[in-house]
Amino acid sequence: MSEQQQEQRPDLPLDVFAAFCPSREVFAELADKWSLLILASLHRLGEQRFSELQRSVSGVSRKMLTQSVRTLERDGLVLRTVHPEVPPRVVYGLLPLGRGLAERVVTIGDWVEANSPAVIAARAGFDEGRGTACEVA
Amino acid sequence: MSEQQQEQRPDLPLDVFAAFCPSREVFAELADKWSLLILASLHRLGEQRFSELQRSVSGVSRKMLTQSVRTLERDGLVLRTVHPEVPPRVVYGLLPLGRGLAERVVTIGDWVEANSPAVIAARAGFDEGRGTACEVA
DNA sequence: CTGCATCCTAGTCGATACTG
DNA sequence: CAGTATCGACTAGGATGCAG
Repeated sequence: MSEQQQEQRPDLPLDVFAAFCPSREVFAELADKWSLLILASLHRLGEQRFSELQRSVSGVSRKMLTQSVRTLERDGLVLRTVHPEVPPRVVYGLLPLGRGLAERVVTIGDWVEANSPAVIAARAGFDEGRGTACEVA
Repeated sequence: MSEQQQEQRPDLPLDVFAAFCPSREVFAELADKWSLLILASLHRLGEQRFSELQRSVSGVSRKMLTQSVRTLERDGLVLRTVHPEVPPRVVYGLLPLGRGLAERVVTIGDWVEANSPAVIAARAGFDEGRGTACEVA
């Protein structure tokens, strides 16, 4: 396995399907449930404090939230604002760059909410066709 | 339609942000890079054989491809067609349900390809502002 | 060609405790 | 309140090898 592929020429279009394209790395980093849910939550509810975010994205641990939000901040998608008060107040909000992505992520969330009954039904049918088919035939 | 596995009352909308909600499980299952890339690839290139898919989604191992594609099939998003020939020929294609999702996933991929330069630039700036104070290499 | 089974490492993730 | 640090369980996921 080679280790260096950073050599990206400007004339080559970025391609998420290419394993060694920088855009693939960006895609892979964003394509996890916590990052996507955080983006969607910030888009839906607007600026939120750390604890608010942890509540709105139900189930996320502090560690994962910290880590994901850090990555998003580093990538220029999210703005982290620290208010020098006591107790400390830290607010996270979408930057323009992040908003563009978040809008698209939200459509995925909407799709899932609208179609998960169909997905679950399909699953049931799939599993059923497996377990009993052997018996019947 | 047969009864649902999960008791879903109409007055309780599915919510991907809720840790306990069935739709969250569906969301979490789809929110990984291989599933998303496979959906996007099937949308972009149409029906593909196993090996074609492995080539178009560069970097995926046979194991992960098999596993992801199977999950997508189970969820009713992808149709797996086995042609009884020798050597065997298996073709994967999007079902209507999957196409709806894939269309939205593609917009994420497009966004990443269009904006990863900005993301990478933001990263550089972020990292610079952190550690570079002591190292100007 | 497709895909399953096995092994095995390395990273993920949660829980807990601690700091500023 | 908002993190950081550490540990440990877990599993994602790659590398074979084999079978249909």
